[in-house]
Amino acid sequence: MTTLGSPPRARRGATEYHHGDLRQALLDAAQDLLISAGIEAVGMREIARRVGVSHAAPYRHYASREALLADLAASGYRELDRRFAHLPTIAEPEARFIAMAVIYVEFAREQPQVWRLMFGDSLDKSEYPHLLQVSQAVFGTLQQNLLTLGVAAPATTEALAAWAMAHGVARLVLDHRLDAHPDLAIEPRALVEAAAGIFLAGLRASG
Amino acid sequence: MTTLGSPPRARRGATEYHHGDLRQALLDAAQDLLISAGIEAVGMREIARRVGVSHAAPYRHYASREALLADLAASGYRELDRRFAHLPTIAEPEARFIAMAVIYVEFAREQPQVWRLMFGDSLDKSEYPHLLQVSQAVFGTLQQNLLTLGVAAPATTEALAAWAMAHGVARLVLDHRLDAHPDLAIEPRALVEAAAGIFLAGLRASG
DNA sequence: GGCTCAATGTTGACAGCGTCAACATTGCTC
DNA sequence: GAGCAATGTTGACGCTGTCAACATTGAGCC
Repeated sequence: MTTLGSPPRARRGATEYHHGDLRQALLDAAQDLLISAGIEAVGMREIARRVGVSHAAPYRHYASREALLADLAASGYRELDRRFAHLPTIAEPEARFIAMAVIYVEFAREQPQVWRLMFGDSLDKSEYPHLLQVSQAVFGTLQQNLLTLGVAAPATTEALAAWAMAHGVARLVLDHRLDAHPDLAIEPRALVEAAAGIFLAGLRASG
Repeated sequence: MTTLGSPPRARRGATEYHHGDLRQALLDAAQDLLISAGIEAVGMREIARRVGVSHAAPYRHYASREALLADLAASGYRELDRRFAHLPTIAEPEARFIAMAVIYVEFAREQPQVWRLMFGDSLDKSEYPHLLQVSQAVFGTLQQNLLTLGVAAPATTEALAAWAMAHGVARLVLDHRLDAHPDLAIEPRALVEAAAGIFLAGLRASG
């Protein structure tokens, strides 16, 4: 029976008993669950069930449910970073700034549950320093982008304000606050661009 | 023993068996718990325990834990409205706008857990229409405030952008993103004011 | 005043969860 | 091949939200 194939466990060193690469399998299952059913649905027992392993097996790889969620969030940050990667190819600074805001909000729209995990309060980020580190890398990219606009030197305040704006827009979109105003149908993308535009104009005027 | 006083139950119609005003007592206990220990700590059984009542008693007044949380959130919205109430006494439109943003963020700082409940994703707001209604009232105040600045007519986009900014600042503050930049110590209040200032300048320049 | 009924509170159960300890099985190293 | 560390399983504990069955009470009606 087990000599040929052994379908669900095709990794190196896989046995009936030992999975081979359980950690990654757990992470994959968790991500599926997160995307399809939300943060609350991501439970240790359910993940184990999906991978076809006993309910306590995940604890050999993750100390707690939160630790697993932290890993999921980290992979979300990496994905966001990836999307920012091509920004430098945009020559015009203002266009680049707006593009960054758009990417941020589009990411939130496409992966709402991942985004919620990354920036919501389901996760106590202070417990996972490497999360803070990755998120600060994202902020670094933003700040660097802002510097090319030629505004005031440290620009930390401005960068934070810019982040706040993009962040806020994403939240409004995810909370369906835009749907609540059918009088003037507002597309998320249009809102980001408008907000970023106002912000840029404000920077030039007051900076 | 029960003839005089009966300490914890001093409301109208209080008995050993019947509480008298359990609903309010539950709400009070829940609020205490929310403020002191966060959303996750607000549980039906724990609240019942604190009020000194059996674990299933709350279900006579709230259909579910979420329904109780929704009531808590609603009282948060009312409190925020209350803080906005004195805004009209500020004559200067721009000062009034900035004051509004400051109030918003200060509320988030003083009542972080309540704010998280109101604007986080612990609660599925679409299930509780009266919550959406109250939050739209808050937005209405913002929009009206913006109109006195004399910008473009519908102003819905601008109002949403303004909300996004204040909202985003509040989130950054609550997530301790400001603490992560000790190089330039940024006070939350200063950040709101700066952000609101940039926004206003942008409105004037581009509107 | 006593009867009835709805409102309110209690008890006990159920399934689910995260987590841990004790035990079983396997792969790696000397 | 023996021994050890890594990995997976089993079974338990206490906690949770929720429901059904039952007890107690207050209010309205005769």
